[in-house]
Amino acid sequence: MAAILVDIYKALFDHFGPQQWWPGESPLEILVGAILTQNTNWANVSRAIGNLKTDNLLTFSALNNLPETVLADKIRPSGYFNLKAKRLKNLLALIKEEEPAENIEVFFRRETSTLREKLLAVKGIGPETADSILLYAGEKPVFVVDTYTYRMLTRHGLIGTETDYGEMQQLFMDTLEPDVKLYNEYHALIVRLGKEFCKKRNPRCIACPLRRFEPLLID
DNA sequence: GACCAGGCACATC
DNA sequence: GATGTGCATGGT
Repeated sequence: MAAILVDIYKALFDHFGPQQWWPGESPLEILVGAILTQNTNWANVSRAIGNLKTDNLLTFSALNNLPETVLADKIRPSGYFNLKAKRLKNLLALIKEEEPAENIEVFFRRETSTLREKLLAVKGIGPETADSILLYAGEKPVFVVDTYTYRMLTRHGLIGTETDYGEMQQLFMDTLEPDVKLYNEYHALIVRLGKEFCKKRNPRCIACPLRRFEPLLID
């Protein structure tokens, strides 16, 4: 397993090149994006973030002071907007509680496991969102797993279909050195692969850069 | 019109 | 503990 995960990374990087993630300019923008992208494509998230930028609302205090209903309306294009407005408020409340000065960089100075527990305790933040925030906003060496990771690993027969999030994460983290740049790029490459090849149905495996990694099990 | 997208919480059995 | 359902927009 160790060797194949490295080989897959190389194959993806050779094929796609660096992905330049996360597509966000500040830690705050990454936090917002991490919530908004839940079960939603990035184009819609981008529109929602654009709305916030246009109205100069992409600051901690502006978001914190904005009524939830108004926030929901701004992020409408990202879908699930009422739910996500609540989730954003929950996350901002955690940071405010931990860091009254609203300094996100200082918030991230805590130990990774402590931060992860605090994030997971926020209603609306599950493992993928927590880990995305830790890796991409906090620059902690935490491997992010998502549905594409699951599809890639199951379709190549590398894990069983019952494997859960934590087990997949352990696979990568037991194999690869804790390296923020590597984890960043690897996850981004898997998403890129997923967008282009590992569609839910109709996977275009013929042209997939991983086609040589057999066995290949099509669902 | 159906299906899909960088999840998560909660109800029910 | 497993399985199902609500949340919702915009592109293909």
